[in-house]
Amino acid sequence: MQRYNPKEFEQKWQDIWDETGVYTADLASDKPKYIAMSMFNYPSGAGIHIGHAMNYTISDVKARYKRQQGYESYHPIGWDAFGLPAENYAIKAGVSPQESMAQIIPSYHKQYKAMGWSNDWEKEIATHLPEYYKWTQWIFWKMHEQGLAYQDARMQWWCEKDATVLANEQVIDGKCWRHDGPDDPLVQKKEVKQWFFKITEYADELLEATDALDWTESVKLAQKNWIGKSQGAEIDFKIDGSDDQLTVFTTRPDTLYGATFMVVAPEHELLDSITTDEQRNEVEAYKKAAQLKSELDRLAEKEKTGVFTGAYAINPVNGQKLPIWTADYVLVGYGTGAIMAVPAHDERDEEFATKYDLSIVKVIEGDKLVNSGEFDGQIIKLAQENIVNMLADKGHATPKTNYKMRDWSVSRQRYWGAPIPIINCPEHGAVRVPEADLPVILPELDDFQPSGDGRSALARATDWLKTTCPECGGPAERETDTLDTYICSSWYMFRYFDPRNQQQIFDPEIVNKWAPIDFYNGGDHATAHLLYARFVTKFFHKLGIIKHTEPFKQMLYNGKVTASDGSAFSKSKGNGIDPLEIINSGYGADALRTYLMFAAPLEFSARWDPQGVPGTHRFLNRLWTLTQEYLEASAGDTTKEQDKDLKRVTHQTIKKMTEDLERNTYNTAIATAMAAVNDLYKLKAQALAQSPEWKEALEALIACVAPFAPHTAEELWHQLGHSTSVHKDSWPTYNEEYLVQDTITLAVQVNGKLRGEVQVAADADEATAVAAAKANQKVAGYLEGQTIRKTIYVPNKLVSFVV
RNA sequence: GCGCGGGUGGUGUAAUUGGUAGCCACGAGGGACUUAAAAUCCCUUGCUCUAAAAAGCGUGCGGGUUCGAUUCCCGCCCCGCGCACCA
Repeated sequence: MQRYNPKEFEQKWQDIWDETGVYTADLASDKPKYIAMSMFNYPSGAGIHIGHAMNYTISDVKARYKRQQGYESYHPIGWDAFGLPAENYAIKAGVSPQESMAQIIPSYHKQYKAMGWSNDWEKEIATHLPEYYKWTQWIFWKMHEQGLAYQDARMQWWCEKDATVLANEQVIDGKCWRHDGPDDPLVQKKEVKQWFFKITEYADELLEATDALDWTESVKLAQKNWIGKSQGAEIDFKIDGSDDQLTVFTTRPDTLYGATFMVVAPEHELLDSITTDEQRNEVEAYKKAAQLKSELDRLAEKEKTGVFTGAYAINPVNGQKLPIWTADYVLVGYGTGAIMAVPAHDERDEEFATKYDLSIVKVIEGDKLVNSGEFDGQIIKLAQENIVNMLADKGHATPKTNYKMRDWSVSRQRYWGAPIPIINCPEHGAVRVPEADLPVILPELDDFQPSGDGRSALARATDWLKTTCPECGGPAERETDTLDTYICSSWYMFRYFDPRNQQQIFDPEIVNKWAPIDFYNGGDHATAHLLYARFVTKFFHKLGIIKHTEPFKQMLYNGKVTASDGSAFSKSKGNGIDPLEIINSGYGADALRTYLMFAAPLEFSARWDPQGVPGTHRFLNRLWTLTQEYLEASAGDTTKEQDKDLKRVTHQTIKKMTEDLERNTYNTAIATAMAAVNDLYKLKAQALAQSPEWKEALEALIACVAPFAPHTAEELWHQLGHSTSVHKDSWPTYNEEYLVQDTITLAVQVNGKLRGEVQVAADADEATAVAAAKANQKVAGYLEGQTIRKTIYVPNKLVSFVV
């Protein structure tokens, strides 16, 4: 008998699948389509880790299941190749990102194949190739054309030594990642001109479409909070002794009479002009301090701070003079960057008022207004409208909807990204590169250090940089910013349907057939990536190149794999698990895949259990042994009684596993397969022959296990005599008639407590069941001398007596 | 602080509509095979009491609804994750 040794056949089948192209999707097929995919991968030198193994196996199982069910199933593959790590590596090691990617990506091919993932390699994409980023640039081009791309200044982290912008993750403990010695300076903040996409124009549309999505609920909620819609009003406060006015946003205009001071953010544009001379030094010092604080410092700060500006604002409802303060608990990026403070009804304002001894006026009691002039006694809700209307009539207020979400900052002062297709002309400003000239090719460099003038290394590629203005033909320079990599990943799912198209971003006809993505999963990016992808899809829809308005039909936000103690795996701890090591140690990819899908529900984080893979390996070994014994058994029939049991086990297993795969409860699907193997072992002990019933039982089980353990299933499938792959059109269907049992067990309760069990014929009626229950010796003991007040009968479940 | 999950054996978990709590697996114990070990196969395994049976207890805690609650309602405790001063 052959022993179960995955090393002997996993690689063999991977090669055969490659050669025969079983996983190549025919996008023109007449079959119903299905596309399952996981969020794509950033290829780093470290190779795949156990988290990748988890993520991609989830979508692979789904794609395989659907392929077996007869769908034209597509499990695409691509690389999110632009990004900071490759650039950092280039700066430190001097290896160009192009070169590292050319080495890293092929090594990923091997690793993905070793995992047994059913990717369609013919349609592979990579975001750093000109054939791809041409269309990333085109999206910017179209956004600009449609008035959805604009430039504005924003504060950025800045390293004085390199004279360059830093990303958040390049700031470590307040210092630049490359200059973190004791003598190195803290990072600064500097205003830098950036490109933005007007995602806020789509805020309502995105918000309203969220509820209907078949997505993990927590992600939908995170998106709604991220968009952060709130209704309120903007109210103008005149500044005492000046023509200026201070506009604030509030969701509680009903508390206007309780406003006792105003607060503006340290970055507020009016701060300098309203500050009085006496207060100027203090305000300047506070502004500087706020600017220097790292985000960590601000977070760590428990106590609120602030300084008085010396200025006063006039409350438009009652003419009261309110002192204007500046404090960093008011954020410049939200609302108008200024608030009216109502300490009686806002915790933060109260804390501030108490600390600085500012007055507190209560204006709400119960649900009614007090101390509010003509509005006294009004219900809160009504008063909100009335106060805004009254002020609006005088031109002091505007009803306003506010969003937490801000426009998408899409430019990066980086080399390793898609160049922004803009030419800066001294005459005509920022001019789009003519559409026909796309892509703007990223020039190859030797030195990837930032240029030293705040621009990326691209500023040194002088041949590339110097060009002519498309408008006037005069000398001009290319934009040296590159595009945020979130743009690359906001549209890649559609490129999968037409990856080699040179004429357009994709053929709308193919995309309209294949979109949306039927199944998408990942354990990250609950907001940014998923929201950007939705935004870009809606943009494409407006452009008329796609009929859908949402990219992902179903989205599963899966849990992570953690160390045995529940902590995250980390490089510094060196406690990572290498999937390839486990495969090569002899357990094979199938046991690893099956364990990952079995350990916990997909939405939960799964703790790594060193005994887990040996456990699933044992299960696959049992299935293997069973098949070998069947192959060695003699032809013939088994008893009618056994055939019935075989049929029942087989069809129950098919039913349960089909349902579980459909609703993404993979762990219980695998438990069902394990139970089936156990049942078949018991039946085997009675008799094993090459009967049609045994053949059906094994084939069905092997087909149902195939999504999880594709190599083992394929090997056994062929051993059973098939010449075509188990991975296409092999999913068995179940027949209800085999599920019924002759006798069933009913629970018998007395006063809600279980007192016995009785066997009755499956088709027994209520009277028979109740009689059988009463006849049970133990139950009779409890019923003796009692009056049965009520009898409850639940078919197939129980009989319950109330005495 | 706010929001979202979750709390079930020694452990990961299951229980799909309010109906026999603990499927499946890990671990543990026992047995078979073996010179031996590994592997494999079989059995036991929520707790208490017990030789066993029987009985009692048991899904974070306290109440409630119900013939019957892991499931529904009210109040509380704890853990994890996300966002973090959002006016």
